[in-house]
Amino acid sequence: MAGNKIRNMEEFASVSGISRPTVSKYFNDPGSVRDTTRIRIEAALELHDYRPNIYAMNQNRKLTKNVGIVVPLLSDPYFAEIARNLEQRCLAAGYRPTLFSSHGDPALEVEVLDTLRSLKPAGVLLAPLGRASDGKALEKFCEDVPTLIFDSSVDQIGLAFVGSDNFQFTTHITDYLCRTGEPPCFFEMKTPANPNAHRRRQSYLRAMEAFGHTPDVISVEGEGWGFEEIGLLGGHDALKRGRFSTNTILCSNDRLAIGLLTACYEQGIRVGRGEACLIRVAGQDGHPYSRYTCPPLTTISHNYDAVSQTAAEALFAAIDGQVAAWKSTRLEGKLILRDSA
Amino acid sequence: MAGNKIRNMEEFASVSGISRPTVSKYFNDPGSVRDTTRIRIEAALELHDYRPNIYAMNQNRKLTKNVGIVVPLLSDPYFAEIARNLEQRCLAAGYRPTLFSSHGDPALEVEVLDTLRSLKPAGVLLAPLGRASDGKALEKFCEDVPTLIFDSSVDQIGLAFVGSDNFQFTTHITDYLCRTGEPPCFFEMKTPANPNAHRRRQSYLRAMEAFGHTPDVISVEGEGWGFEEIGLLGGHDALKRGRFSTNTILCSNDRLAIGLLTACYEQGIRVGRGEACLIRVAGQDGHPYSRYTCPPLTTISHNYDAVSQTAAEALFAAIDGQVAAWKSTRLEGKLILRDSA
DNA sequence: CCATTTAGTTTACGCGCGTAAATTATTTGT
DNA sequence: ACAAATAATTTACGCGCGTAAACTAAATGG
Repeated sequence: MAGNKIRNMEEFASVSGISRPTVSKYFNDPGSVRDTTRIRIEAALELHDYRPNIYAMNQNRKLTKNVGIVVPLLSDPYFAEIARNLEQRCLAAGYRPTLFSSHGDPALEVEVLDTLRSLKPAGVLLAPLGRASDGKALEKFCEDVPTLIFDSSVDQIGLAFVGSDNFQFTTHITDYLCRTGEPPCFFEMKTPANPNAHRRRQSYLRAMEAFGHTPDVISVEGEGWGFEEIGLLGGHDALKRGRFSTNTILCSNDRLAIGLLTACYEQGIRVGRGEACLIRVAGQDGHPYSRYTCPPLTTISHNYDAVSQTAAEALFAAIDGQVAAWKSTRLEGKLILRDSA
Repeated sequence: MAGNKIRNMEEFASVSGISRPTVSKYFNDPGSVRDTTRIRIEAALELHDYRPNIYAMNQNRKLTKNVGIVVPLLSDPYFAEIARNLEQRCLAAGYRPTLFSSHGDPALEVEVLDTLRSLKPAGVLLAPLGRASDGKALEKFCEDVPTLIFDSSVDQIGLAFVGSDNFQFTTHITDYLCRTGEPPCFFEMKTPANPNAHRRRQSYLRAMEAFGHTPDVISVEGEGWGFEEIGLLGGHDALKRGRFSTNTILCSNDRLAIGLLTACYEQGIRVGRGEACLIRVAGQDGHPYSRYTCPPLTTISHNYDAVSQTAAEALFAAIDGQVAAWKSTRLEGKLILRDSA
């Protein structure tokens, strides 16, 4: 820990009694040296707390240990949570994760990828903005850097795709809502940023048809990533106009539902399953805050752990040279029953 | 953009018709070269899209352009928002920001600082975990790296402190609550992670005394950073036991209030200013989600922009060599009146 | 125990850039 | 237009480490 200050690997090698090339090998992969020497190095490490200069390290290495994690919007707790999950898996696997957010801006997304490229990362875990993304830029990036796409799929880009099964999500929760009350209307943004939203609308339509009900899609105005605000304004508008044809509303995502619940509250409309309740509201995503809405939100939740694990492991396998054909993995969600529906 | 691939600065210098040392100067500070040469370099940059190898760059530079941004918990939208704000100010000032989260874990905070040290950043914007932080480690880090502390202050560490004026926060909103109805009880965690919470309790006590009312502090159990859950469980418990001595509850922070509102809802207690409402609830922080609670939460909001700007500018000034004595800047909050109180 | 495998050492070079010193070219002021 | 000031060029070295080659030491196995 304490001890004299070590300036470089040369000096550290000499105080540890091991040659520099061997020490270098150790830092690249502690398992690549004999146990006895590894112990000697680690003993010296205890005494002198030396850390290799990462800039000098990465300059010559063909592949760094860096892994980029890119999400569309870090201030969305859903992405924050999945980013945290991925980050810890990278650390556990011996990589150095770096977090980036596109902040909902396609130009920023391209800038992030440019920055990332200059970091020469071993791999990247990328959740694209979606519809607004610069497709060409994404594609080119994926050609240069081993990239795993998650959350929202864009063509057959990168090593593979891992996300949730939006068809299962919407079908499952639509089924639940139909079995327990009036069939749901579908509440969504008119021009959603995310391709998952389109899948959800489609599977709502299909599911309603399959169950023998008439679908009703309410598409509200609003651009960008301020979903709660869009749900609030669109909710107010739709409620005033009596746009909902049944007493049950399935929202395209939880953030929209959070805004809609606020609109309902502000109009004095009681939401929930009880006798006194006028309408039921359900969301989709299993947003970290969905437990704390009023009433708590019935939703269908991503399997955060499984998505992160599948994504991280697929990337690590690719980095380790295990070639595999492009593959799309879509994991099922779990219904979370609360008071709102 | 397109064109032959440039391998290094040498090659780029030759295609741009400028010597390498001058090109190097340009990349360190585009303003340090004559206008005519800057234009020639930038013209070549358009044609060949070359970017200097950041590893080679940072290896020899005494000071990198990196700036670390560390927050206690990135999945808290309050920190996510302020981190985003700081990040953009760093970019605008020509720095390369990197985001880190301690994820509420003191050991991780130390690890983050260790990682950061090896990045040789020009400066760091650090929001410590607070009470749980390893004070010695923080102090040592601040000695080695120019660090500006924000949000939550720990001794007189680093270059300076920038945060919100918790005394003004609580005094102001307590005053508002007293003037508009019954004086508030104070709802808080028993062992808050953050020193700001202590200041808020103290100023609640002082304010109540000054206004001639009897204070009532309800401290609920709960460890860690899951404030909504703590507010929910503690709220349920306190409501059942009739722990609140008045009909007005001031929460130590918005996340706690979000949980308390859910508890109220689940017990069928109507919250707000209206006739039919039994209690009033107010928060503190101006949390991004406070607009969407039911009812929307009356709170006193951080001046996000001013805090970020003051913090960033103080750091940049210090990096530029402008020495200044340690200083604590605490900015006032703005009351946001909504329906909850 | 010796032959074979495996791991460590020595030596040496290069990566891409920062940077300093001495020199030459260009701009500026009057 | 000419001297002074400023900027660019040339040359050269070093940063800290990756990595390859040739060699030597240590572990392994029958």
